[in-house]
Amino acid sequence: MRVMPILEFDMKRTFPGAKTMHVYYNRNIGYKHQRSQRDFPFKKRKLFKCGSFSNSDGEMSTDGISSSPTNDLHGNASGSSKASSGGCAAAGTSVFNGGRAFLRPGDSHVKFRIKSFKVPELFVDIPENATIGSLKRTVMEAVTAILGGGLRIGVVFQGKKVRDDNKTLLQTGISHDYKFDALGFSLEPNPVQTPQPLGQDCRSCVFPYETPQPLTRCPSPSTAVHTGIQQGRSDDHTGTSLSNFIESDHESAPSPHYAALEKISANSRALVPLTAVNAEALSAVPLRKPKRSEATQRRIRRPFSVSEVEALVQAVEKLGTGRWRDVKLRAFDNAKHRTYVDLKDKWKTLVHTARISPQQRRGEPVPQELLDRVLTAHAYWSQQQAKQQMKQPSETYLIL
DNA sequence: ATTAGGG
DNA sequence: CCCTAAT
Repeated sequence: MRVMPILEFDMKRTFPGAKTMHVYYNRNIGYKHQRSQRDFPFKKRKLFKCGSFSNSDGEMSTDGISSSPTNDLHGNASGSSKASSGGCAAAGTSVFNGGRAFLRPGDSHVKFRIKSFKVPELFVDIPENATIGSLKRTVMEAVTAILGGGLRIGVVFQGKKVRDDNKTLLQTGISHDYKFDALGFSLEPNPVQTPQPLGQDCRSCVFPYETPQPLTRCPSPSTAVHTGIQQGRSDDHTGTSLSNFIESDHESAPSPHYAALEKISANSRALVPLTAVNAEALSAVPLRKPKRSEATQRRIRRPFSVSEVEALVQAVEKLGTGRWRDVKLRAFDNAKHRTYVDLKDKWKTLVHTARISPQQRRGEPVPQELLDRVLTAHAYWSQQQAKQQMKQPSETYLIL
């Protein structure tokens, strides 16, 4: 059997309370440019691109499966059983450590011995004076950033991902005599990008890591706690408002093509993604004024969920369209990735969405009821704002 | 740091 | 989402 290098992958403390980190999987390459991620109302962080995957689906695949034509190792079904514990293995252990794959004459079993998982390219930019320990942490965090949101195992056979979990190995073609080269396992970031309306940090939420399809919403309504607080009604636009309604930013992201991490050492210098460096190096004449020569990564796209829209509408109905800071605090205080600018922008698009025909709308359909409230609130606050404009000129003249 | 709008 | 001028 082939001897493949074993990837030492410490998943032990990977998930639990991972340091605040941001991963930016770049799926929307269609955007004009990238920009650094900012936790606006909070602190800005310098980030650097640190990873890309060879797979367009943004996942890592194994590359060290070995098989054996021999008939030994029978009865030892350590393969899959060990696998499950592999994810929690201690540092320095390979994810899987099963037995060799082989055919058992009598019962047609297929054994796997996954010796390694291929890791995606991880570009790490770290100052020379950084310590090895820092380097280690950086790499660790890079990996954490990618899989920190939980991971799943994907099966790739003959170059194609095998989606159907109910299909048998035989049906799939993974029988006793398949070419092991055609089989691969992949570590896939858990697709939990649509947080539920919880007030607490999602890292504390219990997400079903075995979520089958990305389409699956975060179930577990039992844990959902909507804290409703009564607010004094100032106008006809009111009702109760939810405090800490939206979830906080959790590190997982949709498309694991790039992972941006905040640098660790305080003495780190300018962070420049290798891609940018290379691009400029190959360029005969360095770009004049790169609009973004820095290692700025455009924030990943995070479509607002219906519950988020609900919270936004709720807040705007009460606070109006000119106090995004407050809207943020009221309904998105825990959603670190939603800045007040984002909320303002979202409201803008909501108003637009509400005006166009349902057929022209895209993305997850927003309940018409909400869109109606958007228009109503927009109309109300628009004239409300107009009234305020009528009384301001006085002060303007004082200045003149 | 926020607001407000255009890109 | 990003970029910015103006507060």
